[in-house]
Amino acid sequence: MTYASEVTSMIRVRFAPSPTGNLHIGGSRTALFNWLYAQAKNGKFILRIEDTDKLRSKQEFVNEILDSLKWLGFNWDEIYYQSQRFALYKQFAQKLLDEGKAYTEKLPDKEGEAIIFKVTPQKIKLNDLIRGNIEFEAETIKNQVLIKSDGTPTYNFACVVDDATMNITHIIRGEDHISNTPKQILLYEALGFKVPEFAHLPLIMGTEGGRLSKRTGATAISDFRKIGYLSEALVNYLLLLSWSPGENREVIDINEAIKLFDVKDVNKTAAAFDLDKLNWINNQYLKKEPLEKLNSLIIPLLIENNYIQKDNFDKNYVISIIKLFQARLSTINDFLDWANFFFLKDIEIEEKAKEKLLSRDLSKEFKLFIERLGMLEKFDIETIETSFREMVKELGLETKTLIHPIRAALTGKTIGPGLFEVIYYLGKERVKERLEKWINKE
RNA sequence: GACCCCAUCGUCUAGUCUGGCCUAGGACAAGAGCUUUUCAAGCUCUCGACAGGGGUUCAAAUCCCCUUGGGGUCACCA
Repeated sequence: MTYASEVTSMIRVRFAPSPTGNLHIGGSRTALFNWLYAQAKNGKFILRIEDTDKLRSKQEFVNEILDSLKWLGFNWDEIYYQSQRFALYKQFAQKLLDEGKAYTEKLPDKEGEAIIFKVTPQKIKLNDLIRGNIEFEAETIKNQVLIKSDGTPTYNFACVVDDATMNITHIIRGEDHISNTPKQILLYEALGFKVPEFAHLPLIMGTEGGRLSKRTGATAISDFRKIGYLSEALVNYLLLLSWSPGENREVIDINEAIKLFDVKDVNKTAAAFDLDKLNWINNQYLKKEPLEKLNSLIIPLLIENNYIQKDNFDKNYVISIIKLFQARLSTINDFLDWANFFFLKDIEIEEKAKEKLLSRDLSKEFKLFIERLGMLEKFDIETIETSFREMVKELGLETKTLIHPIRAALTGKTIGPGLFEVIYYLGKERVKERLEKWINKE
């Protein structure tokens, strides 16, 4: 059943980034909640590029923002550029001028005339969807510039004209805009526009409190992508900042989130960006990721880093190695560091591995093990393990006193997959080579 | 400084609207252990919070007030 109200008032939300920088965590969360609300309510998600500042706005940032939004999966229904709407802003400013609600002013150091809105003293009430009633006193607000001397509109004015003419029903934006809201409400009323609903989202803070900085997570979304985060994981993490699906759920599919989401349920409290939790969520997704998709992400990386040659590599081998690491990866790029010994000829042995595992002279044991390996008829993980354990028993040693040093000599690391898998996938020759190299080094 | 917003484990949160089921639940991190082989995967366990003070009430994490603390905004930037 459909109700008349649903037919006549479709929900329209917007995300309005300014192309003066990359899309960051904060902006993408605002975009997410807008997009999510549109999906949840069967409404429209509008993208508006706020490029009125000709000096600071850059096409490359527009491209970066659009790419990031697409990568995150936030597809928009309509897109507008404020730089193409200057005539419209002028027209509405002129209207306020004609009605005596604004005046012009020329500053000595400026070329043209600015158009300025007269703020009349009054109480301004805002009923925020998340925060409830907020009251402001207009006395604390100065007269507002609408059109600057250079003919470009100010943020608050362009924003109101656009939100009204684009029929935006719900303005969902960061808490930093709360104090812009009374100014904007005054403009809506002066222009005779219907005031939309407002929902002010809490801000995302850095790990140590305070603003997000480069160190604390203000990394561009495109960088998270490069580092090797999955978009689904990043979106899932963002979802958990200031909102919760309830029932102790952490990992949640976006389609399920759409069913559960409502702006009204968003928290009022600011959340700190926590890279550890993002990594954990990314790992959860990486573990479940189909191998095919993982391959398509990792193989190009391997080629790029000269681990393998573009048209000349054993795909099945690469896939086997990927499987070995899949459950442990926090990011795709971890694979590069963790699995390098399977692809590179010369491996560097970490200092930690030398100190902890290779400080004792084990050349006798290493030589014996090379010999045993050479005699193996079958070369599979099980046979390697059996033979190794027999040898260790004969030598009267504990398994771990030999397992870890050998792995360290083969991989250069103190941690990694199981020894027998490592030996199997490295192959007899390379195992022999690396163990001998270590023996001779001593 | 003025105005505005916010306040549950170190962090993200459930519970707050509609007081009792909360000696406050989950997750990340941390610590301990298990996995006849590491851990950065898995399993088990531990640590750990209602900012403080007043009210209201038979009863308050939940409602009200104050204090404190954190954050935001005060541009011819967006």
